[in-house]
Amino acid sequence: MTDTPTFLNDHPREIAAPQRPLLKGRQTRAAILDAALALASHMGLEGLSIGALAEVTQMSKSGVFAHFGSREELQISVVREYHAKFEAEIFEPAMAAPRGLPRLRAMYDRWFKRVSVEIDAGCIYISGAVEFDDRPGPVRDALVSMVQTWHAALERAIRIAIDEGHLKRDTDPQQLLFEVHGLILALHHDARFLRRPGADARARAGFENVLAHYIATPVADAASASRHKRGAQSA
Amino acid sequence: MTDTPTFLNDHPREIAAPQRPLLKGRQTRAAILDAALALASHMGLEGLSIGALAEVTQMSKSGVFAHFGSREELQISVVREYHAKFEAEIFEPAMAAPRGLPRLRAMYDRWFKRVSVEIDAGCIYISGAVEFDDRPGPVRDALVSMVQTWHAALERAIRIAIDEGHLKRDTDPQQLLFEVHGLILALHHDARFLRRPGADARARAGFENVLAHYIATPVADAASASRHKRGAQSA
DNA sequence: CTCAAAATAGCACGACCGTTCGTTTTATTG
DNA sequence: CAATAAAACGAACGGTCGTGCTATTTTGAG
Repeated sequence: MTDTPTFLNDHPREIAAPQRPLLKGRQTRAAILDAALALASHMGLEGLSIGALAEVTQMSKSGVFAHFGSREELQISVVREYHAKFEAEIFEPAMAAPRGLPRLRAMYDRWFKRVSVEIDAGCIYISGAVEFDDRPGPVRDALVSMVQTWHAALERAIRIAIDEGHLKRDTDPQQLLFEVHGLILALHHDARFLRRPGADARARAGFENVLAHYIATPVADAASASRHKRGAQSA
Repeated sequence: MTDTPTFLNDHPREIAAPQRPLLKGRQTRAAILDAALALASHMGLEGLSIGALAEVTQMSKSGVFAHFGSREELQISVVREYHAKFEAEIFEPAMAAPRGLPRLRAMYDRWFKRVSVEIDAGCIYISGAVEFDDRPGPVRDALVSMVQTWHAALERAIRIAIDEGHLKRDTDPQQLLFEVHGLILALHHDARFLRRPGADARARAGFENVLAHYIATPVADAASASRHKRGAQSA
């Protein structure tokens, strides 16, 4: 399946460097997308309108429209753009952390910061999930696909942490993922909606509490780790 | 503050039984609100339109409109209606359970069922939180107030469980609440958006895992319980 | 049955929406 | 520079939205 450990089932990005025809269109398109991303973070993907986008970018409605061909295509492009940023700012740096628990921690940490620090820009994955949970179509499909990709990456990290002996051998990766994801959602809710202070501290503490349930005890840790070193995937 | 253990800082409901003038208006208004609730569960509060509502209820737009005076008032009424249902179907029955952990379990259980079983009707508290986290105004205020009321009820239940000796004495109620709320949000996300099977089982298991962190050990339980029985709020 | 009040319908308005089309400006190439 | 293609504009269309009026119907009390 995945020969390269790439994050995304890569959507067709421009092949490497778009050589010569770096027409000006590309860069205004990028500028529009930037503004669209900011706008969608506040108003949601459904609240994104071409007219408002034209105002922000100082362009005509039809000028903006021409770059995407339809509102739906614009929404999908925004989702893709968000995904690319998410990949570059959260997934890739976290992959630099050592395999196992440290990497999982790094992923959570960056994810957490993304949702909490950027108080003025809601996570499009989260808002999109609520907006499109009942709205079939290509936008929903794109959203689901990207969220699933991120979840798959997290699950992979969890499995590695189990293999490394950092987490109990009987850990259910999907269960752990579910609980951790819940913490992020609660953080988003409390910080952005309720504006309750201290939500980030609770999200941090919650992560440790969840982990405490799945983490291998020092003794068991050492045991399973040495077992692992000797190559003991045989129970 | 709260002399009666009422759930809500009760919004002005019709005083007891609306005696004689049970004009027909009230009941059509209720019918409209019913349809609006269903519609908002699918399209969100922002997706709720008077035109669509008129079609569903077989009325004219202006006929529907007249009952609320503005779209915003309609949205607020929907929020209130949802709250009333939430109160009657989740909070009140759960209050019948014995004080302490059983009652907390009952609250979570009914809450959980509300979000999971009704796969075809998203929770307005959750969707509303995302839709209005960046949109100041009376609708947001109403939503925040009702969610906070429910959270306060949960926190009260947690504190009682601590007092009863069911939970560790050093339990942070807000932290526990945060983690439990996260499970519900993750359930909503996985079941409704990702449509991933088994989400309800994970929400159940997650609750037990969270609780395991705060639950008093059998021995400490008995000790603190007896301490409590002898009237030991003094350390 | 009468009659006032309440409830609903009908119609039009201005605003914004996404989209189309023809034109004009701008950028890129030979 | 001229020629050509890309990009941006401007106006308009059909549609839906919330909302304000004025009629008309329905309701319930005397």
